Amino acid sequence: MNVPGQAISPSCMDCPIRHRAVCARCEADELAALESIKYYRSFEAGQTIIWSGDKMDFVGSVVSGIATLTQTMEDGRTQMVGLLLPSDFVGRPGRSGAAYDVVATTDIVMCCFRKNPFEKMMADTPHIAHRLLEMTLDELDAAREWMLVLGRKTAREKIASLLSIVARRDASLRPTATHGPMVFDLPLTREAMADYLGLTLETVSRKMSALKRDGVIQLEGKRHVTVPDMSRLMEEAGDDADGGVFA
Amino acid sequence: MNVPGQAISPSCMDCPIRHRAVCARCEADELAALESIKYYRSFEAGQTIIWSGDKMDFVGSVVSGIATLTQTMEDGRTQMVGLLLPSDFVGRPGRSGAAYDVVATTDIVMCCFRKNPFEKMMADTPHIAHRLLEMTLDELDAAREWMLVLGRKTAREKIASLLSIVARRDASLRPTATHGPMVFDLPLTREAMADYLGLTLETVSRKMSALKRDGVIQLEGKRHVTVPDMSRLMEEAGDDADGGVFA
DNA sequence: CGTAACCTTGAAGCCGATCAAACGTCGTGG
DNA sequence: CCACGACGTTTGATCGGCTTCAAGGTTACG
Repeated sequence: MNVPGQAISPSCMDCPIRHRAVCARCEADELAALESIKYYRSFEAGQTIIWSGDKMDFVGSVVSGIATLTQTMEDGRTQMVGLLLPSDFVGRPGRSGAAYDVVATTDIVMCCFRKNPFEKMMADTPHIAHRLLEMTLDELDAAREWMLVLGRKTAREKIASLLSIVARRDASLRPTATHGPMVFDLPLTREAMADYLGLTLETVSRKMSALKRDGVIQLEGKRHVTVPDMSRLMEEAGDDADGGVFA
Repeated sequence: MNVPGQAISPSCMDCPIRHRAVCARCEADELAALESIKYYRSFEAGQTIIWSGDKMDFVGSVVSGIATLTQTMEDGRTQMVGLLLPSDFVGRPGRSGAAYDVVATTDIVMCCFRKNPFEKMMADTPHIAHRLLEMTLDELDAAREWMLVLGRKTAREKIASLLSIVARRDASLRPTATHGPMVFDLPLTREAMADYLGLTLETVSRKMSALKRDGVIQLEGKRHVTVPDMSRLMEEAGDDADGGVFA
């Protein structure tokens, strides 16, 4: 029974996000239980995965690809409030309605669980609940860092902040040396960048050009970015160049 | 042994935040265990409770009073990233360093737990972990709503958004009829409002005057606010006047 | 009464938004 | 093959909202 848009489930043990997703802390038997209630869904770039206000009957993890979380005002102004990368969790246990639009920006594969069985399992499986708490606290920190970007940074600093976040997260996914020039692909259009940064797409374009002109970044095509000096980029972002102090 | 700045612990059963704080789901025996590791601390208005980067040896709940969570850039720009009201939780289990400054804006009483015993208890007490997850998810939603305010709203809309949030939260604390004019005290200076909204204090002042001139709010002194028509205020905030759709 | 903290108001300037036009790339169909 | 249009992007010109700088007002408290 292979419905279009769904795929046969590979084993959790081979899952690329096994050690980072909501199931990261699970033992073999717990994984087996999860495996029995999971299913995969694929979405194409541009597809809306969840509409704000709709009833949500599943929760799940991004396996591969990228999605965005956005809010829209009645007059059409939109603000991105989250960027969903592989291993990130979608949906809120305990609430039936979706609060935001979730849109695939690339082709994407999600590992889904029907909401009720998942909630039941969460109640019995502290490993899942704890991991979800940990991930939610991380997301809260990320959201708060973003509030500083939105509220207090200039357009140039906003762009530099976005680039440095994407660069760092990209580096954390692939096993690369941490210094030397960083190279990555921007997964976002200029418009999506603008929605993330609280700017217009024209301003994003102008500031990207300015950063290129000033040698902070190099561009190949519209999306392929090279950062010759990461600490320079972090300075431009208004962050301490020596990384935040966390423990 | 009554150290200045600490008070004798009243019973959890009489606690004003008993049903909303991190302990809300606890049974009598769990409360008793919590009671044995808790202690109260008081802070005066203006005092910094926790410095960003410092080691945090406790977590806790706001019992009464108001505090703010702020981030500061090297050049002094600051952004408030959270407003802590009675029952709100401070501190992150699993992390030793504080990520933000926590400052008392009014005199405040906190119910504190030393971090290690609390973490141990959390591991054994699903009621606590679940409630904390629930509260963290709520905070994440609030942070994301605030990202829309910071990124896409005009100064006037920002002020109206802040006023409507304070008004609604105030209403939820006292058992008042939900319509008719709303009256409340702003717990924030113009500067604190500016830090919350990503504005300057001058702009806050001007827009407050404008909302008053236009009859959206009435002011008695600088802090005492009357909202004759709540739905009018919500329109000014750019929100749907009929309340968000949640379930 | 005097001072300090907080707030209001005014004038000028700048940053980012808005409006507008043109460019490059890609896929489609004549 | 090339014309065409759709889409994403770049760049220019102008406008306006918010910040900045500055001065004066209000309130509380010694």
